Amino acid sequence: MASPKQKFLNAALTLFAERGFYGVSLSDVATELGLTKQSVLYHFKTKEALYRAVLEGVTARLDAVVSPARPDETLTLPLFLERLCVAMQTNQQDARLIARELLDNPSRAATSRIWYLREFLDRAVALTADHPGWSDRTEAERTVALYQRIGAINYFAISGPTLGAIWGEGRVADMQSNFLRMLLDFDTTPPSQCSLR
Amino acid sequence: MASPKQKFLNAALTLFAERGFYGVSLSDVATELGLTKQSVLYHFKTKEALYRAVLEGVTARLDAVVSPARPDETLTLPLFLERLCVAMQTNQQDARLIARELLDNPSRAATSRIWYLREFLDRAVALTADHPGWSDRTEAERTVALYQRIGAINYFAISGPTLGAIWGEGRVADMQSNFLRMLLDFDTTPPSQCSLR
DNA sequence: CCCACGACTTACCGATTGGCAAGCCCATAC
DNA sequence: GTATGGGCTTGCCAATCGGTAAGTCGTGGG
Repeated sequence: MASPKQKFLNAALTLFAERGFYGVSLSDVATELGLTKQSVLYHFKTKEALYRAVLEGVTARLDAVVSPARPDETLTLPLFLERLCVAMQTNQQDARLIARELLDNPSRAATSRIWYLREFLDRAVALTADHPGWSDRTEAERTVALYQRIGAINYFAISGPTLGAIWGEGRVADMQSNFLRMLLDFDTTPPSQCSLR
Repeated sequence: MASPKQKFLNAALTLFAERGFYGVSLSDVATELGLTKQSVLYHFKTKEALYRAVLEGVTARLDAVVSPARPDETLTLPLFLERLCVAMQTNQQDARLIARELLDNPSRAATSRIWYLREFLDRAVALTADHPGWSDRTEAERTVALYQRIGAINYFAISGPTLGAIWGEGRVADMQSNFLRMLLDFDTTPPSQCSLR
């Protein structure tokens, strides 16, 4: 089913998400498939090229989150947040790789053409302007309010395994469903007046 | 002023936070100080030992956040969140290293003796029980509500540089102050009823 | 004067890294 | 049959990795 090249991409995604770019060697990727290091270099000219190709896959899935499923569908802020939350939970490898990219290459993550983070955030910010109850806020306030939600979503995916080790997998699963419900609910409340207590 | 050993710890913290454990070589640390690789191994037996020593420094600073400044001081949830937010903003290297540790070694981050994340979280969860308006919630709900705040704080520190590259440093500085005010304000509101819209 | 010691360097080691060159195997096309 | 080409391997390379062993240099104490 999966093309030979895709097999390498899948294995590389798992490894890069777990150990990061420098923590993974070409042999690691090949060994995962029972092959030798050079089989990787046959499909991808360099290690960098492999990593970029993995990133493109993540970007494509991220794009699907912000793009309307059907042409007549209007994407709202709650819908966007719900989709993002589900996407990051079902595909935690993506979330972890995004976090790593933000840590390893902040400037590249911001500007790279294959990594449309800027466009992604711009579209999300634009959604906040149309959200009832938020429209009377400044763009800075709406942006921060949005970012609190996105940050909470992603960070939860990042630290999920650690929380599992602390509290047990069962409790983390409970927390995750609770988390989704509370996030969607607290999304509908407008950003607060910003009074310092 | 700084002891020879401390110089290495400072340089290593900066590098590990920027590029991660595997992205930093012993030569990198030494070169940062204009010395040779073996000078690092003189002070720290192995690379692992150096990394652990750096982690201990982070842990000590994190401990200061949750420990009362004066013996008669009572730590409340808003106070805790404010301190954490300030600590993660003033010492972003710590925040980045914590995020990396969560990604690289989830189980170690949860259980390691030098890395009191479990105790840290337990103490924070305990604070939520005493917070007015939150006490009638279940522990799971309070934990999730707490985690939304902590996650937003940390993720903001993680992606700060990227946001700086996208929006400019000035706007990010504005966002950070906005962020702190909004976080503290929305902290005083109780976790919501968890209705799915 | 010499000894001791902390701080650091030079020399070296085996293992591993990313990457190049060439060849092998096997299915399909002609 | 033979040719083609995709997928993969063996063999090799310089560079770098973390780490060991031995030596150097300066400083302060007796």
